[in-house]
Formats: sequence, structure tokens, C-alpha cells
Amino acid sequence: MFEIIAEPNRRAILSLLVLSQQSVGEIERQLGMAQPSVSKHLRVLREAGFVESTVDAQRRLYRLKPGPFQEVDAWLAPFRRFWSAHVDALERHLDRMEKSVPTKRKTKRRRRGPGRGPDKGETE
Amino acid sequence: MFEIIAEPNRRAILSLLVLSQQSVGEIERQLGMAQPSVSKHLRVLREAGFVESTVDAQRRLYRLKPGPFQEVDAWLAPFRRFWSAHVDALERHLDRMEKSVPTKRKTKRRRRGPGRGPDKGETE
DNA sequence: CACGTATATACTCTTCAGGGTATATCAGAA
DNA sequence: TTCTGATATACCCTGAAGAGTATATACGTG
Repeated sequence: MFEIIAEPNRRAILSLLVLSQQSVGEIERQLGMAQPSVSKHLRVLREAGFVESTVDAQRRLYRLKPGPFQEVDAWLAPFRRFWSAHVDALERHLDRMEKSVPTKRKTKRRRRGPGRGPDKGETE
Repeated sequence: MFEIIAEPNRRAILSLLVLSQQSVGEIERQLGMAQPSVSKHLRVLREAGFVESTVDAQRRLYRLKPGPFQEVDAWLAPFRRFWSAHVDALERHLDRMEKSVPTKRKTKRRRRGPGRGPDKGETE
């Protein structure tokens, strides 16, 4: 599922389709990619459940399907908890800075909390 | 960025790290993968900003960084609008069914809204 | 210093995904 | 039916990513 959206062209196609349904030819023109390539990516997207197609004469109209996106969102959920905590911490940090350091001054390096263990490492 | 999380082992590593920071060896054991492989994936994750490392004697402790996750979330945003609309539609649909069809009966096919265009296709 | 542990890196090999080209299929028009 | 436009598929080729193995580097300990 993640492999599907790892491909830039496929993400481009999805971004197009979020606006409205499109035929293969329209996608081909708007993205400037070769027709077989478009068809192939659409096939992958269809088999993964990201899109569905509707026949309109010789054309096929493709549109999004919600399922996989929800799965991506679900995968993201645990990390979302994590990063919002970090944002909070950052905000508190900035609050403190704002109060204590009205104007330019080298921020003094502070050791991190009472936590156990050494903390000498540099972040690479 | 999506290429990063497309790799199953990397997602496994991230899922471990969401619990707490881990050393390379701990990851290696818990996931049962080879040490060079772990190091390589961690390198990729680090260069993409998903994790950061802290030196603790001969160990390196890895922990998550929020940035890229937020980017994934941001990418997902437009589609989120889209799929929640679909969920709404589904709910309305189910509501209607519940009201009108108390028990088994073939749901009558209805043509879609006042919108333009033919709609004869089957969904593949 | 020599040694063991923990981690990173270099190298090779294999696999596979995506691009390109040619062609098949299908629907409509003449 | 024949031609044309729209899309799908088959085929080949190339590049790049991941696994595996061996080795380098860094740190702590005796």
C-alpha cells in the first residue's frame, strides 16, 4: 500500500483525481507522461483499491476510492500522538524562551531533566 | 519520503521507536533482522529526518523525529476531505436503506444526481 | 596495549519496478 | 466492414534497492 504511493507519478495522478474524475488521456496530457505508463500506474492503483474506473464509450473515467487512504491515516495515528506531544513541548520551550530572553543573548545550554543515563551524544 | 516508509522493515523499526528509544542491538533482536541491515535502514531513516541518534557509550540510541510524519499527514489532508465526504455519503445511504428497506429486497439502482455525463460503466 | 562488544560501511549479487516501444482490444464513425 | 481514436497489455532493458558477507571504526575493560 505504501509502495503504491511511493511512486511520484502515481501520487501526481492521485492529486489530479482528488479534483475530479479524469480519463486516461486527460491524465496523460496534464502530467505529460506516456500513455502506457499512465495505464500501468492506473492499473496498479486500481488493484490496490485507490481508484475505480467507469467506462464512457472508448474512455475510462477514473476516480478515487477512500479505503486505502484511511488505512494510511490509521497507520499514521500512533505517530500523530507522538508528534503532537513534541509540538507541545516545543511550544512550552518557546514560551519559556520568550519570557526569559527578551532580546539577543546566547541561550545557555541546559542539561536535560532528572532522567537516568548519560546524554552526551550529538544528534547526527 | 514515501519511499522511506514503503519499506516494511523500516516501518517495523518506526513502530518500535514509537514506544521508546532503542539501541541498534535491541532493534536487531526484537525484529530478528541482521545488524548491517538495521544500521542501513536506520541510516536511511536518519537522513530522511525520521529519527535521530544519541551516543551512549558504544551504543547509539535512536528515537523518532516528528517532521516527516507531519509531512505525510499534510499530504494526506486533501484526500482526507475527500474520503470523509464519502463516509458521510455512505452514512446517509445507510440511513435511507434502514428507513425504506426493513428487510431483504434488491436495492433499486438509482441514477446519480443531476450531474452531466453518462454513467453506464461497471466498476472494475 | 590487547581484546570484546556495538555499530557503521564497503562490496557483491539478485531482484524488481518503471520506462519505452510495439501491438492487441474495443468502441464509434463512415 | 474498414478506419480511427482510446486504452490496455506484452516485451525488453536498465537502474536502483535490499540482503548477505566481510571488514572497519569506536568505545570500554582488563
